Amino acid sequence: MTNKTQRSERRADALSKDKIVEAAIAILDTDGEAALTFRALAARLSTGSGAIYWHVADKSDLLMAATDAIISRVMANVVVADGPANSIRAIALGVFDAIDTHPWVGAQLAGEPWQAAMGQILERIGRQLQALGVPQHAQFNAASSLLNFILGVAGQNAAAARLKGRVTDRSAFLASVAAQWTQRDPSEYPFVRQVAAQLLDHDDRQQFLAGIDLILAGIGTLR
Amino acid sequence: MTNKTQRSERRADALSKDKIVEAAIAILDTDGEAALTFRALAARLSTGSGAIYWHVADKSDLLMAATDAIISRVMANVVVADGPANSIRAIALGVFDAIDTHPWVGAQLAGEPWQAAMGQILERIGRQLQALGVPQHAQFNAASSLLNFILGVAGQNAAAARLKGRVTDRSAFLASVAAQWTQRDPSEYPFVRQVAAQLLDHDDRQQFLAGIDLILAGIGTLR
DNA sequence: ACATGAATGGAACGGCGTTCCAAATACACA
DNA sequence: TGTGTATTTGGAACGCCGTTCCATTCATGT
Repeated sequence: MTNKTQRSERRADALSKDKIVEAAIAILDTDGEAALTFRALAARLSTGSGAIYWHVADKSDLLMAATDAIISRVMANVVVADGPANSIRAIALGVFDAIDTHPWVGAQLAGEPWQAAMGQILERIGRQLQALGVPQHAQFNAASSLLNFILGVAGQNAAAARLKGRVTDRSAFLASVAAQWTQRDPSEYPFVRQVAAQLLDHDDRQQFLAGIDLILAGIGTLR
Repeated sequence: MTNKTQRSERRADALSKDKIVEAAIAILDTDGEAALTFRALAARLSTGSGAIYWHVADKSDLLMAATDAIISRVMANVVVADGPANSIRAIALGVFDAIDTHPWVGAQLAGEPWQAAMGQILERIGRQLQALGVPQHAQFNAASSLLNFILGVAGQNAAAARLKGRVTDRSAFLASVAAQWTQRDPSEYPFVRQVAAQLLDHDDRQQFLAGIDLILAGIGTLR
């Protein structure tokens, strides 16, 4: 009996959704979000765009599959131990580091709803919240708060990465940002000016973790 | 003395960045993000695309100006009173409602870094954190946590709005989302399945406020 | 051997953001 | 008031995109 799963290969390098997704990830990682076009993909796979569409519904489908693949790997490697709170920190940092390595993942997570990748993150976070003893009625809210914070950071990091390369002098760039923010009237932006001074030597990853801790502290008050 | 600001009008309906932004907002609100093209904009303004580029650097510049205009109006109307915590709730809800009314603002906030609109939100939140007595060294982290949470929700709401219209039956859609999330193996997604049941009759706005309260509670532990 | 349907690859389509440029208009000054 | 210069306009043109279409190739069951 020959079922569909064990069909012999059409060619040695036959096309498949997995191969296409793998190639897409390579392009995205190497040359950035804008470089992923069906033409570039077809060239890399030595085929035509029509053949790709046989395996993939459209570009959004492709990007969601690529994002899901990355998040799956991250979730498989995250070590959950040392108590639920630290497990949540580990999960969140896993996502953060993945976004740092693959900025396009951040853009995709932040801009596409109800993705498979989101389901994975939500599940992992939710289980740790249960282990943390969060009352059932508050679990959904707590999980979605953590998730939305992560998605917010994801979008900003992806956007910031899009700017890198175009910007050579970091401090000059940050100064121009501050200038733009206080453009209307510097005296109207005391807090932004205070923060702008800290912007130069702040660590995105550490600030991300501080945010997670803040939400965890809030969750701690629920009991 | 004739300076640049008081030049006589070229025509009664002369082009200006403000007029262009206003027209862009009208298109975005009426027909959605995808409908904003320079051709559509030129048609609405009875001009050519080249003329628009005289006043606006590119599409990103236009979208940032439109977003800034909406956020400025929101911030002008937000009533700050009843204590710093409630003021933060009011600011956050103001942004949430703006995103609900103009989903494209959500996409723009979530996907573009260092926008003028972000500076405005950050300033307003930061001042209330100072009023709340948050230690100075923690103010930046607290403000960025609130902001990133808001941006995360913004991105998801914008993405969800993009799906509306295409989706007629809400409950059938949510069921298919849950099915997709648990696709790998339903038994591996106990939390997601539990949450999926609550998805049908949950209120996005209320959940957003719960998230803000959670972070505020966490900030409360800093003192 | 042959019919069938899966899979391929490349041409073609319509639309996008952006650039270019000749024409039209407003302004400074003689 | 007339004229030269700078600003502003509007539409054609460019290159690239996602997607569709379709003739062709190939593995397979009968």
